[in-house]
Amino acid sequence: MEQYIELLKSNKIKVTPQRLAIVELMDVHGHISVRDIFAHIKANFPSLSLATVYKNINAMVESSFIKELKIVGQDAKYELIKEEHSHMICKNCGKVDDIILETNAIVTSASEISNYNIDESSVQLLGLCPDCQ
Amino acid sequence: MEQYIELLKSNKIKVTPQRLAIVELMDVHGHISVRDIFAHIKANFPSLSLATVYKNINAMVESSFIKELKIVGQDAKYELIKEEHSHMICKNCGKVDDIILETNAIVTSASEISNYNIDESSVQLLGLCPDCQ
DNA sequence: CTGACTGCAAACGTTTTGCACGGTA
DNA sequence: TACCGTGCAAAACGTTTGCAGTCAG
Repeated sequence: MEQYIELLKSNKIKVTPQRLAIVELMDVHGHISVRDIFAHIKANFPSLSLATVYKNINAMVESSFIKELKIVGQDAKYELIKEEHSHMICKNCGKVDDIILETNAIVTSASEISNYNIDESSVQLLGLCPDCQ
Repeated sequence: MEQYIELLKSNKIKVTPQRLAIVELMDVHGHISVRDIFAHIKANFPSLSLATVYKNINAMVESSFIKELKIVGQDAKYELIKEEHSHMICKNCGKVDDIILETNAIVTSASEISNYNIDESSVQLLGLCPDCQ
């Protein structure tokens, strides 16, 4: 709890119960959609408005401490920004898992081949998770 | 033209002027949004309906000969499926370019580390294109 | 105390749907 | 000719906005 308060404060965002609930849920779930954030929090906090969730998520993305994850065939999900990592996505159940991979080689290679100045990469690996195989 | 007719026929999709215009535009542009498809074709084909564009794109995705490309901060784009490739995206102007990269190493590595059965990867490299540097 | 945040309702833009007509095979 | 595709209008979504009341700092 204290950690979430600090996270918000260090990003100069006012601390409110709604915001704490959002970052806590994101931290626990790893990746979560707006729909799921709303459903989960609303259960224990009935006055919550969807508009508030949207406003806060947009503000947090703006402040660059959460980021949006777009996945083909799924709603956008949001996650707290921590160490850089890639995502594995199950084509059957939709589960998303983090994995830390060495992606420098790809970025370097792309920089050499093209004239782009690349400073960020997004790697998604699609397949079947252990449970769905 | 003949090639586009073949493409549709080989996917058991009836050939219509609207569909030919869509696949031709996609082939020429590489990656294009629904909005842009509609705008471009409508110019020479005023009776075209947006609903038709949506219905056809969905059918083509369903038939797996085009695919949806989701990019953070942009509308979804669609492209014909050809050889596997990665995408470089300009953070300034939004341009998307294809690049062929060796991604087997990453897939292999992820397969070894995790218990996922991975058969597809999506790599997006973000930065500045030559014109925007 | 003051400005920012919340919840509500309305507005908006995008995508989907149902239906009558028209075109492909 | 029979069926599928098209265009239109309406409906269904997801997301954003404006506003009045409330709360955090």
